[in-house]
Amino acid sequence: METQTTLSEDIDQFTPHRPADHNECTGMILPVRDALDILSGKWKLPIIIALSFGTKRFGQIAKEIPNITDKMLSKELRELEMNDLVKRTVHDSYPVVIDYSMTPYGQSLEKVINELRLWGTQHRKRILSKE
Amino acid sequence: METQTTLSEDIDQFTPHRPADHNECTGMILPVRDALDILSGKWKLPIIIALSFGTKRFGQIAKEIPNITDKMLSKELRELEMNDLVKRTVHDSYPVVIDYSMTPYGQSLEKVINELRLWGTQHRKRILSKE
DNA sequence: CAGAATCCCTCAAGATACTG
DNA sequence: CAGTATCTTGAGGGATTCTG
Repeated sequence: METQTTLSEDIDQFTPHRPADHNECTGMILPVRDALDILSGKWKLPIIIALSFGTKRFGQIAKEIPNITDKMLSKELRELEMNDLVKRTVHDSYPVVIDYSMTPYGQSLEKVINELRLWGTQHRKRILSKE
Repeated sequence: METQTTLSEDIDQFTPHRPADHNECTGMILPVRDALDILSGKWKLPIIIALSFGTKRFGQIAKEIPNITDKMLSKELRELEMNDLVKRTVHDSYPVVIDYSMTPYGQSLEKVINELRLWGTQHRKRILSKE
């Protein structure tokens, strides 16, 4: 390295600009965002977790998730059903009984949720110990 | 269980109401939400992924993330720095050079992101094959 | 280059009330 | 019980301009 000529050269050696990064980046970002779209929002995770403990009815889910409104629960359940994560079953009885359960596909989220929980638990400890 | 008396009893046998569920639920939900709060939003993941490929400067991150504005990049970097996921370094040179890198703590997100990516990739295939 | 400041707007989500 | 139908708000995010 002789004398410093331009800034960019100097910097580039420190943070080389690899065009490959951009491709790898976008290749990772899209699926991660897909996954996050499914899980994000205020209520989807609570609902998924509640149903991971077993089949439940509308009112029962509502009871287990503090502060959720009927509207939100209804809307989120519909979206989860559309994504094939949750199954809505209408039992042919009188009166009609409706319940919700996780589909096998929904259960495939288990590992993801578990990693989130593990990291979140660590993070929580870290935050609380600092303040 | 003799004859069917009330609906709720019948249903309860099918979907027993275990108060324990509620406790286990909230115990899981809080950390998962903590983790999601860190990762959600439109730009945090792209930034984290970009930096996971190495130390980068502001302008370079901006180039690798399509459509992000300076304001958003600046704001998100600040939040990530506050959460100790990203380190901002001011190099004492002339002109001053600033770069961003992942902290060890930020790198601890790797497993979480990888699970999200794996699931998201599967999900993407599934969606595309259906429509 | 690396942001800060300002203005604006959309949309997720809450409150409330109603229904088969 | 299992939802719908409206109305309203607040925060996330965009566009643009300015600066050390």
